[in-house]
Amino acid sequence: MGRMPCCEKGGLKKGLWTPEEDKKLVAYVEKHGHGNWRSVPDKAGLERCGKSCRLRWINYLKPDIKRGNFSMEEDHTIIQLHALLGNKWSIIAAHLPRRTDNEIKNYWNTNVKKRLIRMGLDPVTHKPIKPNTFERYGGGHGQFKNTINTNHVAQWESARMEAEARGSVLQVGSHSSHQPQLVLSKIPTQPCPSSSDSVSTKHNTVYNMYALVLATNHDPLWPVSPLSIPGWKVPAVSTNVGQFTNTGSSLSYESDVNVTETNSQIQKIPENYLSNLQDEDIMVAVEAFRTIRCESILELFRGWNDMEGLNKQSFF
DNA sequence: AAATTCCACAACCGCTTTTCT
DNA sequence: GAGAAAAGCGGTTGTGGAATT
Repeated sequence: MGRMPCCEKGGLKKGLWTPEEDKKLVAYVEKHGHGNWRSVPDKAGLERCGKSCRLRWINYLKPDIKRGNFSMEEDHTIIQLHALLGNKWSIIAAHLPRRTDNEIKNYWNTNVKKRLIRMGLDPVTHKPIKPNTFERYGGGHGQFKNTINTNHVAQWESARMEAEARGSVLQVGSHSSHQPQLVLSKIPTQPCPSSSDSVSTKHNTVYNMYALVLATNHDPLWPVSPLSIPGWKVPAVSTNVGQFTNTGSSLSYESDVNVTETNSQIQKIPENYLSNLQDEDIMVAVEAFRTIRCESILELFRGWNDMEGLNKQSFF
């Protein structure tokens, strides 16, 4: 693969940009638009490499960039998305209009990360800092040792481990009890013992995915449309941590903190929905989780809904 | 007042991914 | 389809101002 060498010509200027350089770059981009950054320095009269010009434009000069202090809402969004996605700054930035990934990354490294550490939380996993944390996951291997060994379970488990390692209940600032929280750590992990292997596998995969979506659906800053999940109803008011339960015949999620009457109902995942899922449907969704390339859970389910071969009749 | 440390943020670097030819 | 160029991404470093000693 070819690579764009940075500043391949010698003698190019580095370091902070001067107002004059900014003027030149802005004038050039306003006149010619951006793209083909390699040729920009020559055409704009700048002694910088194209890459440097591009970064300066994207991170600083672009007119719609929002600069300055992060609001509480933005702060919460960053923490929640980071708990779910890790250092996927560009994806996180996509959820914060007019903020750049670089700015969010800097904000994280200089502000949020330290705050989490002060709170006794691991900034990577968002869990309380303690030794041998990984051991509770069986070192990443043993959990399904004696259970079904199908590809999608393995893939899901890999994804779940990654997500679970990052997910936890977050409490931020003085308003923590009123803020949305992630509940990934509460996603059950054990296969359903009462079912046959194949059904159990499928159920647990979907179970976990539903749990993940439910968790994000309780976040007002992450407005996943209920319509993106067939047959699913989401409470109108945001809540906090809930409990997932498996009654044997259905999977449920119940919120119990700061919940109003209208949204305290137990939500049922339709049993026929689970049993009609095709393996390949699950595989595609699980792969999306595994790679964490989907822009958000919403994107994942959009793709899921669009897939051919999914028996959508069973949703209703 | 000078020196040192801390902090925030801009920018760079190296790598991967995507697009173009 | 292959290779090159461009764009994108995330980790890291450099810089300058503020705070502290």
